[in-house]
Amino acid sequence: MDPLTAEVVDLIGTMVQRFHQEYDAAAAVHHLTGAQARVLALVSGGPMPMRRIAERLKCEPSNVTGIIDRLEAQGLAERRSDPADRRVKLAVATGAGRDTATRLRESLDFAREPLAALSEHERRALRDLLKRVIDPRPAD
Amino acid sequence: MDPLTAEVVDLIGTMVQRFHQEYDAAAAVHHLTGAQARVLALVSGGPMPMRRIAERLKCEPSNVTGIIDRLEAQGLAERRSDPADRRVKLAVATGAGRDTATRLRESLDFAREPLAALSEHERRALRDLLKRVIDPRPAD
DNA sequence: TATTGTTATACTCTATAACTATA
DNA sequence: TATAGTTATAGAGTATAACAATA
Repeated sequence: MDPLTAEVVDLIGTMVQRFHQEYDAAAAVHHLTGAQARVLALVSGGPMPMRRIAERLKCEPSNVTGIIDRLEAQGLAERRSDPADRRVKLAVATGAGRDTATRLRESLDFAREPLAALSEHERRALRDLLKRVIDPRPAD
Repeated sequence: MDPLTAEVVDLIGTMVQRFHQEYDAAAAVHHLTGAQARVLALVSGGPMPMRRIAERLKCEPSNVTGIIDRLEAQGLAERRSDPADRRVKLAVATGAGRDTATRLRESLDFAREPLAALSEHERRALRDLLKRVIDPRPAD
């Protein structure tokens, strides 16, 4: 691996660490773990089957049961039955859950401060480069 | 938050997730967890006090005990006493541990494939932008 | 007294496997 | 028979508090 690529990988590693720290800290303010905050954000958009949540988290469905349990215990989410298929349970944020999710999103300093150091032109350049790193062939 | 910044934050989130998946998968090939792989990389550079490892991981020192225990059980790391201060224990990778760390570093597909899609000029641009995001004031 | 590392404990996340209720 | 969600279990990471050895 050439030194330049190694340097970029190192920077990405640092950013990953920073991102997690800030995310977990922001979640902790609301008495949530990182995983709980992530799921709360997911179900704030609308009802979502447990199975789909597991897919988005890339974890086993059995784990989602406990995470929703804990969100439900805090009154931030609830389960509903899917009328179309009674095997399915839909998890959805309550009003309080949506409020928490909104405040959590706004409190992500990571988003505000470091990116504020870049001009709009630079942010656009960063966006385009990240897009290509994440998805090497957008239209190939 | 303006839409452009939100988009960049979203992309960073995606990259963070991708990075973790690839890192954990690469570690699993060597029967290591992500945390174990990270510590192995740290102690591959030379002996390091348990305390310092905890600082680098930003976790409590008590957690490092178990992680080093598990690396030691696999013969990848060992503890030494610090002659200068007998309270201190230095963790260091064994020969096998250094080999594993090297192969692990080389197997990080995340580094190779996505970044290969960028030209050297673009990688340099990405490096400079990430540097400024990570450390908003390098010389201010 | 203060510091280093460890132990003990509790909680959360994770995967696996077995179970239930529905389809 | 297959699928959705749950329960049970075990391993790992994490924080907290109490502890032994050393400074």
